Amino acid sequence: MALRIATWNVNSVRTRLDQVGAWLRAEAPEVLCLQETKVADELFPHAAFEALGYQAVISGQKAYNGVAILSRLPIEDVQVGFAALLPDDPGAEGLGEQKRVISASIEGVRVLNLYVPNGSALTSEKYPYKLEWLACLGRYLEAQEAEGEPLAMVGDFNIALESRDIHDPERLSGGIMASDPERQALTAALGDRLGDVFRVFEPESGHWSWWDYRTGAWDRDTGWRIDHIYLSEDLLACATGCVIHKRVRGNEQPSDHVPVVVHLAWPPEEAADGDDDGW
DNA sequence: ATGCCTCTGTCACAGAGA
Repeated sequence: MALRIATWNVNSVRTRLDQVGAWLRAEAPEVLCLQETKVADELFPHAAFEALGYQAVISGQKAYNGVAILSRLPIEDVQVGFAALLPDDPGAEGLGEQKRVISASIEGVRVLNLYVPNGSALTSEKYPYKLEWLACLGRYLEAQEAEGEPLAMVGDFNIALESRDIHDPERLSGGIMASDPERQALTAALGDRLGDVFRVFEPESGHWSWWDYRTGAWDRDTGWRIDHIYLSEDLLACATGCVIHKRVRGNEQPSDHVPVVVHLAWPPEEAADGDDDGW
């Protein structure tokens, strides 16, 4: 069986509804995680996705942020925010005001969809917020690991972890989305639990998931790779590919991000040693 | 380069994004 999990920061799900629909019809992944839906829950366009065979679970707010998981397969155990797994955490509750985290179990995989704060600038008060958020993510992942479920953590991370993830590392390293503190915070949160599946298949630079609207970045192909898919070891072993759907950035009125899709051979083949209780 | 473009909310811009 194939399980394809996609992530896409759509920069408004309502403005991009036709494009997302067209992409789902063409690609038909089992799961699509959206970020920056920018819509209150009561206005989310459920019907358009249901018509394409997708159920949506959502955590949105007016105008800003917002995440959703769309799935053709049954969705179980939906959690919103970090607080569900961190009931006594000093930071988790307050960080939940911005709708950036949703998770659910699909086909025995814990799918965690994140919209990591951008931070704006190193001098902004939003930058320490980003670092606090990443520290809380680390505590969340520690708690999630104790659950023992295979984990696929996807989303817009707003961080390029390495030089090869930026078109001009000499100029951009050290700035927002490429500073040492945020890179270290994400690396610490990952621990040895999770691996960036795109890098299993592609070691080279020049592969981007986001092109700035403002700088003519698409025309010059001056992008960043900030949309990531991190898998636990059991899922990494089942990954057969990871693809960035670059062409979508050339659409009319595009999002500034494009979809990233991981292909998994999942569930793994039953061991042929007679533990099949179906017989 | 304090910009560039795009989106939301609300109705001429302000604020946010990355």
